Amino acid sequence: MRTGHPLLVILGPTASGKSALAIRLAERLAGEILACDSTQVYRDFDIGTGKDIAEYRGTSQHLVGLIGALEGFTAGDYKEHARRVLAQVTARGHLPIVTAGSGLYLRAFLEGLSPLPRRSPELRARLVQCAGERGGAYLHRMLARLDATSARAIAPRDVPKIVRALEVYFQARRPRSELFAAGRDALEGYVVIKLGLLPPRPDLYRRIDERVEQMLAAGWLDEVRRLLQRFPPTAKPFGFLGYRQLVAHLRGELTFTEAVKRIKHETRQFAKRQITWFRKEPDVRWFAGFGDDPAIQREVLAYIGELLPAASANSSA
RNA sequence: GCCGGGGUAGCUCAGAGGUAGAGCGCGGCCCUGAAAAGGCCGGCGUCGGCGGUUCGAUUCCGUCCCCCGGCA
Repeated sequence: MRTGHPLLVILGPTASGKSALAIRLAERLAGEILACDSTQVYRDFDIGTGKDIAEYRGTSQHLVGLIGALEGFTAGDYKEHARRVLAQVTARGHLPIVTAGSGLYLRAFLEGLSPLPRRSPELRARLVQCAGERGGAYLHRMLARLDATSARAIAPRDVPKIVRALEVYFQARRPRSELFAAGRDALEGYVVIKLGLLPPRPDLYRRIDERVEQMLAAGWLDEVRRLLQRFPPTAKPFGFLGYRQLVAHLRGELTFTEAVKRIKHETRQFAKRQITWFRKEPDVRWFAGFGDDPAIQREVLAYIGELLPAASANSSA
């Protein structure tokens, strides 16, 4: 039996109501919220990343708006930031509640990463140029020569993963697969309670459509217009789901109707991928509904009450 | 009503006398520092209905129904 401070993790696809549930739990259990979201770490890109949708009231939310549009950010960076904030929240005697939509970031945070070389923009630029000149399959053949194990695990057309594997090899002079053997730096000192939100698929898809409409009604398109005056269109957050389509619309490449249609559609596909990723996450207690549903909230509180008698005892508010 | 074009997967469409395919969609899945990224797998079907010819018809013939143009 592992011991340590309790750490709540709420995971689930986009629009499943993670924030609403987190806020409710934070109010009841003296918690602080830590976002685990690869897009919310960016400043200024607020409406489309869902930052402005939830009503946080007095609850404090961390790991949101950390960096500027022109900065890079990785799963490793997230792990470092998140663990630092986690320690602070715990030191304050509050219950940390993580809302997780980015599977890779959550894994880096909880399970850690193997000690691999970090990203190298220069090296990448060269590799990508190489791929452009000699064709994508060229890089895969190169990887097969240098790190056969990784080459077998990565599809020849999966360029981003091939590039990463080569980037690791050229910096470490050792194949990625060997470096993995060192293991991961898992989070220690916490008892992790994972709550999964999984509403019925048709309901979730309907909710996604509604949420996109809400974001647009909140002035999303204007936000994009303003951001385009401040940052070059190549800035990473303009590539996020939704921002990508709205930028295309503002450039005259898509009608507004078509852009909205694509945003809804691609968001549904994204939610499906999130579900696939989270399904194999170990030790998750699943709830078949939305996090803003009072019935689900009661179920969750009851479940937590069993696991944390102390927490429920002083949460009679 | 007449002439022409067309009815094949959820959608757009290709195809051929031996019970059918593509793209998208949809579903399943993968993932160790750009992950809201990227990739892999799966055809999910009364080939409009009914007759006929044929060993065999979704394909050929007849007929009916429906859609789109044009002429009335």
